[in-house]
Amino acid sequence: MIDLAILGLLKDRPMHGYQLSREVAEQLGGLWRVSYGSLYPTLRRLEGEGFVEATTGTTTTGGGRRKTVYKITDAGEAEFLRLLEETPGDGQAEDARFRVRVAFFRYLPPETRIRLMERRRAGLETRLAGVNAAITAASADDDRYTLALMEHGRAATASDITWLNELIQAERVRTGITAPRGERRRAHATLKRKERTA
Amino acid sequence: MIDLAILGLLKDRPMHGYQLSREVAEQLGGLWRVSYGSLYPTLRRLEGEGFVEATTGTTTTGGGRRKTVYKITDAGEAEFLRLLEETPGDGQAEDARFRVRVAFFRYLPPETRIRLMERRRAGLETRLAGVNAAITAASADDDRYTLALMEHGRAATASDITWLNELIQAERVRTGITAPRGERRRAHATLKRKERTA
DNA sequence: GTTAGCATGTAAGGAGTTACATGATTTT
DNA sequence: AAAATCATGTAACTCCTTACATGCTAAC
Repeated sequence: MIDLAILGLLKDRPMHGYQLSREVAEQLGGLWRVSYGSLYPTLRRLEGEGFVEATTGTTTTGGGRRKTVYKITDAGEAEFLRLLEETPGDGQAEDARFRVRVAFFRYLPPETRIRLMERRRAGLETRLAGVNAAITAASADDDRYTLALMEHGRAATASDITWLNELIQAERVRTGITAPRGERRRAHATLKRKERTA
Repeated sequence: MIDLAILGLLKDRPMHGYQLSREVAEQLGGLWRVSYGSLYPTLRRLEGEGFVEATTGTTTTGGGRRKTVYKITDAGEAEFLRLLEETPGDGQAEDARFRVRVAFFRYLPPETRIRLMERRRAGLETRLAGVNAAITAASADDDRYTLALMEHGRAATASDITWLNELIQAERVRTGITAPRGERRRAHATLKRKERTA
């Protein structure tokens, strides 16, 4: 994940480590911050792998503070796209990772964005089914907090799915990529459920 | 986190590893599943630390399948409470960990539950402030997906805070623990915001 | 009789954090 | 001149996953 974030930020413009750490927090809206203990070693590793180039430039003012500015290479650009397009998993690690992906969606063609969002939605729907099964299985005299936890998990997952549906829909409208028949029905059903809840 | 989950489940009744892995998924509504690769080694470690006792009992039917049933010890009960009451951090690791905590809230007195929920809320409010700052800082011509990501992060965090407020409020009503003056004002403001949105 | 589910484990490693250490520069 | 922030780094460690390996038992 950190590789993806670093390469994605360096694709925009060259930066040094400290700058990267703040840009990560900013671009993700403070939802993730890299620790220096992983940032600097990773930059070294990426340099060794040929994905970034280090230019130890000193600032123009006098002695200047030591800054190692990193710049993405062609191989780095390729690696970035590979990591970004990579088919997502469906564990909890993907929760955070998907956010990083979305932050760099601008570098992907609409079709790929849609594919990734649909894959993510599938993972969330599996999770939702699991939560629903657990809720159904739970008896009414189960612990108050256990029930609250499940219900909140259900709501949060459903909300994520709705969010994805809206993004997918918006992307389709913009680009004129129509959904396959099966998908179209599903999108319609989701819309109707939303109308009922509202 | 896995220690907390294992000890919490064994507090209810003795179990073997495979059973534990399914109970974790069930009690958390499929929001987390332990892998065997961490489950079995952890059980061994907890046994070595004296927090659980293994009774390698065979089933009564014939030769029977080999099952190692674990039972929590007194030291384990103490460790469980220590882990559960532990003041939560505010990183992303706490997102998952807090869910596990809530799943075992029934073992805590109301005051401690409230303390933990308020601590968690404080962490989420810090996060919310960060997201809001990022949204304010973002220019309108910023990337569509970056903005969508921030807005979704804001909504999700706000929703989590509302959820906690409701749980805290319900706990206070049940137990008659009144909120301190400052808190009471805040709860009121939150209620008003909810009314506006509804 | 073979597929699915029960049951336990190991080895290797991935992905990060915390705490520490150092020093320059800017702000108050 | 003290405090805050900029800037880079290391060592040790936490915590969990993936992939593999094994064998038993129930159901179809």
